[in-house]
Amino acid sequence: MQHPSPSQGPHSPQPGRPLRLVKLPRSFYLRNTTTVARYLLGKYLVRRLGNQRLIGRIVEVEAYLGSRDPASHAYRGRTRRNDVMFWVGGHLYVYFTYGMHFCANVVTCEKGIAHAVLIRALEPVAGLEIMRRNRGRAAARDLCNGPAKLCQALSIRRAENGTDLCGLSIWIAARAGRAKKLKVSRSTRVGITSGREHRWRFYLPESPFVSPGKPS
DNA sequence: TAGTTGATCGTCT
DNA sequence: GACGATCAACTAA
Repeated sequence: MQHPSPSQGPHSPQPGRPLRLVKLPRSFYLRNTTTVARYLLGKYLVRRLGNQRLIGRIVEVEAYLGSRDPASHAYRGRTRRNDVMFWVGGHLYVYFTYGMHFCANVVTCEKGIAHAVLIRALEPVAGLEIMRRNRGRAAARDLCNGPAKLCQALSIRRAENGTDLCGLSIWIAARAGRAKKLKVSRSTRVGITSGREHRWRFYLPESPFVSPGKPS
């Protein structure tokens, strides 16, 4: 199985050149979690709302490695909240935090292995008007540059927890055609205070759409 | 521009 | 009952 590699190039569709996207297969998610995290950069998160499509290019992610990662929700085993993390790769794990925010994760690996990749920031590509309405803000740069912001912009909430990314409501896609090499940076994750922190945050250093969290 | 703080509630201990 | 994979508004410099 050939997997698309990180792609670069024009982030938004050129006028007259429609953005052609190919949905990622299940096998994309069934690999090593940090590998999936890195390869998610440059891919497109597609959210279907009725006949509208909201699309954002993934520019920042963090890997969470289940039982071997104290920062992971699944570190202490399976609970009702983190159940989706134990599903087969290619599902969406949405959790509620700080009493008012939702964050979206891509579940990776085989069934029973609670690894996931948190999507931290997107570059808005399509459906910006709806995103603005959802966010109540105008600046494209502020629409999706944080894990809770992008959930708000794409209208991802509790109901989307457990969504199959190989289905028809939310999926991740690559640009059709040949992929170019991407410049990828890594750093420690944002907001992690417990234990020795790993450099499992991956981002595109040249993108102005990464979250304001400070890399180290 | 950087730092601080309040909002707000599900989840787990 | 404490805490949190956050955000936005506010203040100080």
